Amino acid sequence: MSDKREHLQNIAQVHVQKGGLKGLSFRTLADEAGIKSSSVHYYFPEKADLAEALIAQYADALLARLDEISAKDKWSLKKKLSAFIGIFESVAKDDAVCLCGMLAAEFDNLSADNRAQLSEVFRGMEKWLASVFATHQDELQTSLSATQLARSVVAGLEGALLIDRVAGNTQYMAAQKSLVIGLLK
Amino acid sequence: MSDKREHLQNIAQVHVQKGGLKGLSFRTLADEAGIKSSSVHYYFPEKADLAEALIAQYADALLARLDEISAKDKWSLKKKLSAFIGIFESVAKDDAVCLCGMLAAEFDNLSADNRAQLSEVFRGMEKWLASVFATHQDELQTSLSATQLARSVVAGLEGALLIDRVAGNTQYMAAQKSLVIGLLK
DNA sequence: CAATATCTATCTATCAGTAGATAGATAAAG
DNA sequence: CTTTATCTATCTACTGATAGATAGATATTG
Repeated sequence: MSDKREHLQNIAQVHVQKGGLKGLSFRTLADEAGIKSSSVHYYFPEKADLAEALIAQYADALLARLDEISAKDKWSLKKKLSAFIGIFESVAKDDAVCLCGMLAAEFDNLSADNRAQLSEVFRGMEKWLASVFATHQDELQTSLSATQLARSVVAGLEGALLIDRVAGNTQYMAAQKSLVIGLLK
Repeated sequence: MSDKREHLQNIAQVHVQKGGLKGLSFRTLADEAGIKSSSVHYYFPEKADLAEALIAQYADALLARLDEISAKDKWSLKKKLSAFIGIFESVAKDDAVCLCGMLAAEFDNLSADNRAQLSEVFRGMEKWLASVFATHQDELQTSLSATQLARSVVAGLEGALLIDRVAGNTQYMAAQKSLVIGLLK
């Protein structure tokens, strides 16, 4: 058993991506980790501390994957976009939602710090995607700016995750994928 | 003082569109209505009953507005789409989220009835939008089917509402609007 | 009409369960 | 010994939900 803090975060992340931050209690988290709830408070004094760690962890993992994609400088725009969308598709496979999408829905309930942190993650995604579009502008068939395009794609993917879970399939995700591919030359 | 049940629903709807179903307690609702929480239970025995009423009310209002748009048979596709998007824009103006988008995020926490009901609302929106696209196919510039297009647009709007609230502006909504308009001839 | 019954809407009071959080004891590790 | 990690025990606040009472309106019945 390496790092218990990380272990707690991993358990928590799964829960939050399914049932939200409010849907996860210190006791549930403790039970699943095999410790007492007071011990969870040892690692995360307040719930906002747990949320902070979750957002940071999620952002780190996400940006690392985006860096991997960016590193493939021989890849076409289509390939990069497919890889990007693949991140969301793998989330859907677990009956989950993007952590940031879920927390965005719980925005009212978040601390000021968590809100700012969350905003940064969306900004990071948007910037990465916009730079990819800008780099491959010659492969694009649209009058939209790279940033506008990035925002549309991110919004569509977040929405698709939410709605597909309700419908119990992946039709919205598939449609979004088709739309994005359709923007290419 | 017309119908108290409706009054309660209206108060509840505002709360749910901002803080979610879990974020609203019977006591808060009762306080704002000037009655006791037990009296709220008189109208809505369980929370799922309240959710059911909220979804039904929201769906009715939404479909009524969609019917109004459909009735304008002289309107261009662009005009109809703008009116449709306008529905979402007016939600954003109140720092709120689509009721269905919020409940979709709370999917784990919903009763089986509420889930089925919610699924139907999305289906209704999708069908309406798809039929609009199908009707105005000559004004479209895309290889996507009407249904695929409808799903992409709905997902994008739901996602934009969520993200814009975090960012504190309406850039995602604006981007989504530009994208949709860009699909027209 | 008058008496009886029922319904509506609300209240007070309470329940069991869960929430996040804290204090202080205790064990384990180095 | 001190730090790290965990426990027990507890607190306060809040949750959804129920029971039982009541006042007043409405309906039913003899």
